[in-house]
Amino acid sequence: MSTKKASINDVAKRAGVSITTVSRVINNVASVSDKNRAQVEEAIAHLNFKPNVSAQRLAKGLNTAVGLVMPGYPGIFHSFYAIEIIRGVGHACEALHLDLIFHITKGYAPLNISNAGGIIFADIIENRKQIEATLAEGIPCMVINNRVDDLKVNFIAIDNAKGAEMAVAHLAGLGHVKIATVTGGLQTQSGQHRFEGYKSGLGQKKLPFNESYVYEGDYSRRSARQGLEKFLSLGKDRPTAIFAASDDMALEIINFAMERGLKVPKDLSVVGFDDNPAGLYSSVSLTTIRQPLFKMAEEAVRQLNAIVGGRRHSAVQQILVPELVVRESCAVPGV
Amino acid sequence: MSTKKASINDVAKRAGVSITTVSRVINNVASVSDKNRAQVEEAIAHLNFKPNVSAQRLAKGLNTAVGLVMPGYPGIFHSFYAIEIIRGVGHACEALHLDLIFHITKGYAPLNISNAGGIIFADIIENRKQIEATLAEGIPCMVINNRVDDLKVNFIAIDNAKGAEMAVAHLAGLGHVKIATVTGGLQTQSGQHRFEGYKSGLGQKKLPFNESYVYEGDYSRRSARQGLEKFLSLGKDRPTAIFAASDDMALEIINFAMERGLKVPKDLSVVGFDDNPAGLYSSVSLTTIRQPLFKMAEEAVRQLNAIVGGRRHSAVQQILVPELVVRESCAVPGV
DNA sequence: ATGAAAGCGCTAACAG
DNA sequence: CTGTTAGCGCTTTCAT
Repeated sequence: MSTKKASINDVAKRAGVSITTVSRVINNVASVSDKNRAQVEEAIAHLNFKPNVSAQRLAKGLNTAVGLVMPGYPGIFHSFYAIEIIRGVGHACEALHLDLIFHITKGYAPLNISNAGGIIFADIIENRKQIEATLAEGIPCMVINNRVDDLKVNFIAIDNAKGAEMAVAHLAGLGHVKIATVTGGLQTQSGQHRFEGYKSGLGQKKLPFNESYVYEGDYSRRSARQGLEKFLSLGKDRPTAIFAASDDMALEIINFAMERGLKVPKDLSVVGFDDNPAGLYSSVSLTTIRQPLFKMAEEAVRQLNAIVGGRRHSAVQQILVPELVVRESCAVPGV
Repeated sequence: MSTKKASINDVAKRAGVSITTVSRVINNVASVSDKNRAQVEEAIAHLNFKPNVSAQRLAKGLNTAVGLVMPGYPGIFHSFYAIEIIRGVGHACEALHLDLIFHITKGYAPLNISNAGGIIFADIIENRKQIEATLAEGIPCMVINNRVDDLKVNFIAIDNAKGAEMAVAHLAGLGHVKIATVTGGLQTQSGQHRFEGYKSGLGQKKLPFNESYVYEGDYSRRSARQGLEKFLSLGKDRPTAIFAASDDMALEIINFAMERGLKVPKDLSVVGFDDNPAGLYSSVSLTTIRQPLFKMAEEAVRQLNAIVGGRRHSAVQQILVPELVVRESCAVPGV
């Protein structure tokens, strides 16, 4: 146990070289003789030297920390969505040796990610103000999963409408006509877009839009139950298929349907959205729309890093297309 | 849009004072005349000046970032446990103006939280090596939710055995004799301790321990189902009450019991562990053992901060006692 | 109450 | 290939 932390000076002294040379081996500069390099490495190991990151950042004039701000609304962490984003961002940061500064925000509260070279906003529901402020401070931003058309900010989002259309098309392709939907929160962009995709999907298949086949949910399991309840109350006019705006809701619908004695997919087809792995382990595996959440998050870090590092200048504006995953929860309408 | 970021020099120039004075107002030192303070504040606002955190840290010689390392095993984020820890740590960091550096670890991989004044380990299942390494580097550590007796490290943990005893005592108090348990993963300390608490709880009430009333689960919903399945196969000898090592499993047991036509709590009493809010919204609200997870996480940050700041020197070794929360999922045995 | 000056630990020209 | 020398932006004695 040494008393003090070793500094670059101590290393230089022990290795019998200048601090510059030490700095060079730390930063993997090629022009160091093998002999010196070896000595420096020995000294580093011996003294258990770790460069002081603050000093490095200060000297380099750049900041290798990425801030991740997530909305703090209750339940956020229970969404598969949030988790995948965190995993993806975390993974990329690790690979690129970036610090990940995590920040759960109230939305309206001013941001305090003092020490971050760039910031990723995992959602924009309530943080418009924060994004504007960050932008104004000249800190590079990246918005995930929300296309922001009226702000000059980088984003990577998913084509939610397209995904919903794919879900409806799949159902229609099986022969369903009475296709209902339980929407996600309509104040969220994803909820809104998925609902619009549902409608346009119907249109594309020349199917009529029926107001009573819509239940406005909010991504909660509770609302999914209520949605199915409403649909079942329609009696013989009840839908034969349901597009749920999230796997979580889809799974709950399946559970509830079974409680009510309906067989899935025989009596009711269900498709979800997310590709939440839970959908694999349910009694009936779930047909769903896969979003490349993890990849999206990783990519956000990469792009942001390129921007902060000055390697990229143009705006990043990507829209990723989701993918239909067919499993067991859909069948041709029973009768 | 200014071209460069304003530095303390710019502020000093505009305010017509020395940089020292600017530094003083930034750090809320009292001895600054009202006039100067006002001028400096004006300049700060006008130039949109933000102190460079790296420079501050370097000059102050301390590091106000806390690292949070969590095990990266699949599903970690779906546990109520992990979420509450993150929330609590996040909240405390925010209140104390500390950066929260988030790190999902592989356990065996060497830690790379270069820039952190102190580190919180949210679990110790596989990071013993990392903890030892961190300790060896002289970085203050804090282990959450695991009592580590063979390592000289600070920890705040929960008395899992005591909690399990409380659950069993409650059930026994209602008159149950055939009390089963679905354990958590027995390789985890919590799983182990809760199981031991189950056994000692039985002992305290002079109830016999019955091997066939034990199902070794792993905290997954799947294992909970399997556990109940096993118990039901016992026919008329089946238990009348089940202590599940997590709310998640308890909830799944209730669902599955209902699917099998059993009424809860009439035909089967269930008590969980965690006080997961989901337990409130299920068809039958869940009686459970409340762990002060959020508080524990917050406290960990506080203590760690005190240690890093030199305000605390002795080791922190707290064991928190959980609490029984009685709701609707238990009743006197039916017959 | 205020400022000058000396670092904090490291990087990056610039010479050699 | 290596060392010298300025800083990076801020805090902190120490005088005044």
